[in-house]
Amino acid sequence: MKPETQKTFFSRVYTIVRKIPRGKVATYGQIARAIGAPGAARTVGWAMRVCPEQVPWHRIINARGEISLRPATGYHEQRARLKAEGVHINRAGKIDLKKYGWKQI
DNA sequence: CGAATGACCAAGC
DNA sequence: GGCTTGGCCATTC
Repeated sequence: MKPETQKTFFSRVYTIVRKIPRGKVATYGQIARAIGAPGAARTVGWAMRVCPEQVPWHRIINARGEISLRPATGYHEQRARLKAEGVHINRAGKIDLKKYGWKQI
């Protein structure tokens, strides 16, 4: 494997995620592409599972604009945090990516 | 090293 | 809108 991958694939993910401004959200695939690993969206999810405190993990959602967590793993907390930042979630549990999506990539 | 795992994604019905 | 299928990828066992 490459030294870069070896160093910590996760640290790259965290670096990108920390750049997401308050009130904005990004998708797993978006993060994956940002670190030069398109297709590694699943791995990004894995990284979020062990994320440090400084990482705004709650701003990461799936490509459909929905919270990918299950009620038992932290869905409620994520929804509450997003709401606190002004991100509106409709009745179907979806977020308008065109409005809240992070277009910095 | 092979097989399983998971906060994914796109396409089809 | 909701479910299924096949494909991706790093990490873990």
